[in-house]
Amino acid sequence: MSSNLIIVESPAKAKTIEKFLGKDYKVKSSFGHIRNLVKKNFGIDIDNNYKPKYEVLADKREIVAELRDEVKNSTSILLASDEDREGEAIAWHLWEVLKLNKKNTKRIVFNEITKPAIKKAVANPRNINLDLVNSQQARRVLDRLVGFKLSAVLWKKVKSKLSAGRVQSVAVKLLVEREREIIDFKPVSSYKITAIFEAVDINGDVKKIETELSKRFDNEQEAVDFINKTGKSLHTVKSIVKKPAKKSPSPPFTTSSLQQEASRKLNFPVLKTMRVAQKLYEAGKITYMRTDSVNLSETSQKNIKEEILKEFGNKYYKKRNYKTKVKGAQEAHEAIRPTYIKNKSAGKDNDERRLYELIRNRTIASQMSNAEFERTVIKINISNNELYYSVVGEVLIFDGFLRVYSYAGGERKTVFLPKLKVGQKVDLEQIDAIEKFTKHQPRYTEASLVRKLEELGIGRPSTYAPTISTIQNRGYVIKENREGQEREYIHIKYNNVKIKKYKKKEIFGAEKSKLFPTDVAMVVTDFLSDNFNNIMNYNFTADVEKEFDDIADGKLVWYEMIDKFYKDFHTKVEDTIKNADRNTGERILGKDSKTGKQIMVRIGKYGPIVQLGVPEDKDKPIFASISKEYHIETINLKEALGVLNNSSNGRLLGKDPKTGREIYVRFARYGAVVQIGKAGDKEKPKFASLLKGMKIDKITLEEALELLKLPRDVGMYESKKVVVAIGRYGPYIRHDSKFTSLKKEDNPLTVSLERAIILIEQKREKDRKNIIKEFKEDETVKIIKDRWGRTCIVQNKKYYNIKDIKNPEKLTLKKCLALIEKMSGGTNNKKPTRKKKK
DNA sequence: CAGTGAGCGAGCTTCCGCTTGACTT
Repeated sequence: MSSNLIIVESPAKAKTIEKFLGKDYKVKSSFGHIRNLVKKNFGIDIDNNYKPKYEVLADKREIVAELRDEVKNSTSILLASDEDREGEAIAWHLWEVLKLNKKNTKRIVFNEITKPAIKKAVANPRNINLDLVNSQQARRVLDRLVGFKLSAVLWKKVKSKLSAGRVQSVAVKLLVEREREIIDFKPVSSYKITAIFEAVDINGDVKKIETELSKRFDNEQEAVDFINKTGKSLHTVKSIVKKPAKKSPSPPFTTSSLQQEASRKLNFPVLKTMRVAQKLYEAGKITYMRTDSVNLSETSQKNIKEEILKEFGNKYYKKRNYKTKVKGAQEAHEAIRPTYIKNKSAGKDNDERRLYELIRNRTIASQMSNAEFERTVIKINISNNELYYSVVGEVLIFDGFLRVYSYAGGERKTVFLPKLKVGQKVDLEQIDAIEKFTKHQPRYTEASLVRKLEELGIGRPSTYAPTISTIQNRGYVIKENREGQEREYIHIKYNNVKIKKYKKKEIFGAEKSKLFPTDVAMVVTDFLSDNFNNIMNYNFTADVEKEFDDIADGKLVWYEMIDKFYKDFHTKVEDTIKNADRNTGERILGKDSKTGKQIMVRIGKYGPIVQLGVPEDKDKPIFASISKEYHIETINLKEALGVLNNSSNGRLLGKDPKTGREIYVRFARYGAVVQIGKAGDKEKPKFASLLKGMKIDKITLEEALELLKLPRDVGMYESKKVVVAIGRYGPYIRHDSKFTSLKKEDNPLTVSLERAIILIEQKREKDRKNIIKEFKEDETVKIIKDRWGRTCIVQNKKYYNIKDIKNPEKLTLKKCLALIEKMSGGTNNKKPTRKKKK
């Protein structure tokens, strides 16, 4: 009989540990936090030393009940949540909720999941550290107060349903500040001078070298003057300097650096990286993927060493210990590494295999020797000018860690230079002066924003990906591509005889999967910065973290720290609600020359709008949504007029030849639509979303008419209608009340019945493969593999997960119905009960 | 999914961190 209970945070961890400890120990998981602050009144009794009021999370009730049973059957309980602030708090919440007592309950910690480490932890139990728990409570209470109070201010002063918080508001501010820098950026051009020389090397062979001048010129005239002055000058080798250079590997992965590299090398968004890593973790292939530690355990370092020696030899090995430089790191885990470094490949699909390989290579590289280069700089003298040309050659002498891992910036180019002598004459063959423009700072990607937040010590590994999602879901940020623009630049060529000038074109400023702040983000950031500058300060988190540390060290009482913060904060909140103007980013652009009415832009109830006229006008004002191509801050009167003409009632495309009703195209709440008729018409207007790539100001009447034909009957199949339409998730086929998505290459306006049937059959084939068992007696019940590969019973479109059942193909109908009965009861209880209101 | 936008007001929204399910067209 097992009589010892160990509770950890993660079920995957529980499984591993149970194997190490034998049958006297049962290892269970709490699945993270089990309690949270209630929502009512902030869940905090502000007048009573900020006493928190907790409730068991709705989806943890079952787990808590289960743990309660286990506790009853155990003689000793070991709380083994992570060794950090949050982990200590989880242990304490378990203690409180499970009504544990000092007699049989201890706290243990380990940061390596190996048999000796766990045995050692079990042998050295301690008590819960209440100071550490209190520092977590302070963190939690502060975040709740800041988050809920600030959000409520925004609802009143900007727009309903907005949100603000210690982490997200700063993340948005980073994007807004960068965007403004970019908007204000004025590219400056200069002239880069390059020259090609012919030189006789020490073997007597003639070689070419491409060099660059030590200075760029501010304008075309200076560049031309320089060429005129030095085109016929004597050029000689001024110096040749050789220097060894080296490059060290990067530390093994943390959550943040894994997200960077998966984004850069595999093109994964951060959420995908975490999802794929989670799969590898659950399968036991990698260590925990939410960590800020770059530490490798002794054991794993030993294994990595063996692997390197075996695969590459002694020359490639170098023992390295890494230290985190990140502010506020808590290091409850190891770095992310393969559990068994010997496994060269792991994972069930391509994404998992690629991510595993990336993790493995990075881990191995982190214990390998430096890459070594030889760098040579040759400088060329100009007889009648103090400027000089130079060229850098680089040759890889020893690849070291580069054998398995290329570092940021991609492959280093090998440049060989001819062997020359100092003082020798070289012959000028060609000079090019090319106009170059300065570039603005890059926009953030998901991954680079995470890196910046980590650098500032804001947010935690478990929240980086969710934070990036939140700011997108709240409408503060959109991730998108932007096409580049064309511009002209000047290229002056001198071929040792005469100068020629060319005008050339280049594309610049193209963006791929970048984060763009919306108008709402700009208005909210300004509002919060004006009124709550301390919280918007990039150092706010780092400063409060210092105080949390003091609480953990027993040097500060947590509610006194909160009180000191809250007194000022609360006053400021009240003051802002009372005195601050509504901030909707309102900007008056000018007057409409036709009607004489005022035109302005601002944030409306549903997003940015242009407004013609003010409410006091007799005639109602006209409103028009602003598309993402324009910004409230930069749109001008002419563009606003364009938006008004294109919207409100929409841009009139023409009349429907069939019905004679007018057809408009405009922006609606969820994107661009074409519309037949108006709201006031007797006949109701009909709408159709625009296809991807269609632009409101480009679409023609013909295209609009085509769109309005959707949903489109394409014919009959098996005596049932086949209908094509565009839905929330893109174009689809509906047949026999089943949905099939169209492929990228299919056009819903033209797709044929034949093609539709092929797609329907493909879908059926795929579904058929997933059917495990059907019942003749009752065709509504099936056992299938669902979209995510889990075994389920399905009845009336409801799915009942039975992944824990072995041999599902042997289930009888009776048994299935019993399972459905049981589970529908279970799932209904799980859902949080909602108050019904009339 | 839906075709709004003033202002009024009811009733809603919202935070950060720790975990994994559940999930639909």
